[in-house]
Amino acid sequence: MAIPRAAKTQRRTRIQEEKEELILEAALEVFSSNGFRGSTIDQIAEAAGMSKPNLLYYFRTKEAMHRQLIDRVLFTWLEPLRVMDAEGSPEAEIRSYIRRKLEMARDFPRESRLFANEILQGAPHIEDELTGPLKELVDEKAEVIRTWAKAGKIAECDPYHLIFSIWSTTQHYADFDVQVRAVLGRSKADENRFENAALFLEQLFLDGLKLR
Amino acid sequence: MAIPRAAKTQRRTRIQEEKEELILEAALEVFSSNGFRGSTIDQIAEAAGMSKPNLLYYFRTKEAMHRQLIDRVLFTWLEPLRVMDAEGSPEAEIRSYIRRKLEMARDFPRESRLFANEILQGAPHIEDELTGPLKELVDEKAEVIRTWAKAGKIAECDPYHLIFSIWSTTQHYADFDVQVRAVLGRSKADENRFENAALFLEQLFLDGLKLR
DNA sequence: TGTATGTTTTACCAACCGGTCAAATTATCG
DNA sequence: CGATAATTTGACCGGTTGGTAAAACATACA
Repeated sequence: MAIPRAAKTQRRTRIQEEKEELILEAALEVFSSNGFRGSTIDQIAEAAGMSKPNLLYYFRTKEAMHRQLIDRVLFTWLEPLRVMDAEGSPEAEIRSYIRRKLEMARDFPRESRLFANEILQGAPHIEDELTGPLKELVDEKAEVIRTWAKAGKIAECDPYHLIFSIWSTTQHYADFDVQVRAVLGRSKADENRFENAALFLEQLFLDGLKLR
Repeated sequence: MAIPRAAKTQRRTRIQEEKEELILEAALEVFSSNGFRGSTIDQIAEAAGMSKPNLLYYFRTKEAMHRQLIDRVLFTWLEPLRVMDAEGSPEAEIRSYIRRKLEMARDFPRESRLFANEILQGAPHIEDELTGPLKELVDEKAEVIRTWAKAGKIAECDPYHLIFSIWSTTQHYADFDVQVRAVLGRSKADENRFENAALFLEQLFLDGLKLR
């Protein structure tokens, strides 16, 4: 007898692992470019090359897929902030934080847009994660930044708004990609937009924080 | 005999003008918090206090409402950039540009989110506006900034990325409001987030551009 | 007041969408 | 091989959604 859902089996099959990955990849593609409500299970199923009921054999509901994607993204998305080291030099730490975030915007734009979509609509599925783990991590790193400022290693500034501004400027290149490219047009400026952004942002933040 | 659609009449009635405004207000509310596909005509009709067929008497389709809203927002959204004055002092111009954009994020968050939603999903309805009027305006102002830099009034920097960074940092407080508030928690820092953001961003950009 | 025009409502429809069911097919393993 | 469990599919269902038809109702004005 077939067990109702793959999730109920004790050990996941090789097929299960492969298909779930396939589905999540397809779901990321679809969700990130159409939003949650704008995406249909049929679209995801087609992108994953399988029938709708087959997809629903692996994920009970549309929400389940979305949920798993969001959880995953939220975790990896915070990695650059997590590795910011209180013991390191402020200049190097902030510079590499910006660089890492910008690389993520370049290499994982779908993940960024998925997250942006969720927040834009009021984060209906992840309020707890925001006020819980996210807030805790930011509080911790804000304290690090504040310590740097107190020690005179960096200009006095509101650490929370500093973090917000790094988030927003870097993610802009993923979330608002269409706009950025429309404005830059077909040009070298467009092709090199990530390098140019890196140079500009480095200058902006390092000078803005009187780090050099 | 009733004319099929209000739009076909030669002069718009007083009632038409009032109702269309009422509908657009309701549509803004609904679209900005649910996205285009996430919003239903019924929701908008209810928010506007009328029946669905009645609403459809004023706007033929859901797209028509959305379209008109987007056009409107796109225009007013660029006003702060439009008034940036090549003859003014760079410090005052940039400072007031930031302030104006931040005020718009505070006072018109729904408009900001409507626009963000549209861009996030690839701007399917407004690609022409982006590569046309928007690009032209940005090109013009980028030239102004470049002139300031050449004259040594402001640090050398890529003017396009400067504009992007002002857009992203300010709009962040509207588009990512939920996240900002979750991180700041229930506190004075949350209540005063716009003043604090203004102070921080002013410092960041003025020092980052060696303007003081 | 009567008539033409403008506005609103009730009832409705076809397409879509998330999800189920039962049966068919395939993989796994003793 | 044979049996059992895992996977896949086609048919289907009930609720939602964008939009229509037609008639009732309101308004303006000669």
